[in-house]
Amino acid sequence: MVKIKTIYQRLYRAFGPQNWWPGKNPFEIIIGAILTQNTAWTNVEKAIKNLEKQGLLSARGLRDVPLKDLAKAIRSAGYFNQKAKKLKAFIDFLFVNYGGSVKRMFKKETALLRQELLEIKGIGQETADSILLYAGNKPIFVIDAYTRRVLSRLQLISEKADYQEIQQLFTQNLPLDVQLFNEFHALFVRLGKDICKKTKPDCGCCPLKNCLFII
DNA sequence: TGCCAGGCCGGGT
DNA sequence: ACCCGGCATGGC
Repeated sequence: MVKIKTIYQRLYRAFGPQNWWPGKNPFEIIIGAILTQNTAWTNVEKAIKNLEKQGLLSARGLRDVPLKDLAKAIRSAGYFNQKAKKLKAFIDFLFVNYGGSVKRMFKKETALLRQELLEIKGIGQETADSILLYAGNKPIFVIDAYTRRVLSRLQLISEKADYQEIQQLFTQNLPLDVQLFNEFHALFVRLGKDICKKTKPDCGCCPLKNCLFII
């Protein structure tokens, strides 16, 4: 049985620091977290640059821009109609509850804030946790498809383990360290890019594709 | 060229 | 409680 901490150490040794989140301030990180849902980060970067160029990369900017214009501005991020609504939903939430201030938002007790975020249409568990960890610097572990795939391949979880269950595997076996959680999740994503999507551990392609032999 | 990317929602069984 | 289709651009 591989220990969680060991996985981290080996990933870190193999890939080094990943320098997440590639956003300047917490607000921008939140926007990125929503835009990157099921989308390549390179496409999101273009959308964020566009928002910045148009002076929309702020709470008031996003609040005041018409939905259609917003959708056009984030076109490159894909699902732009949906995501425009999601951004609006978050911004509404931010103004209604925290006067448009991310700083004020993160003063809320973390577990309660997580629940509030999950009530926003378009923010699910992974996005909420990404916001808490990468924008809010809260020790919340983010679970994504890559993490699932890797753990499942290592037979540390069943293929149909739910989000909470997987999350607990980390929070119960690691110190609640923001920097550790930050780096660990980023390393899973880094590894995930290299491994195949087959779920059988004996698919035979992994050693050739620079995947789990690292662990 | 088709497949997939740092998901989530809503409707159907 | 699961399962599935829809959402969409850009890169390899």
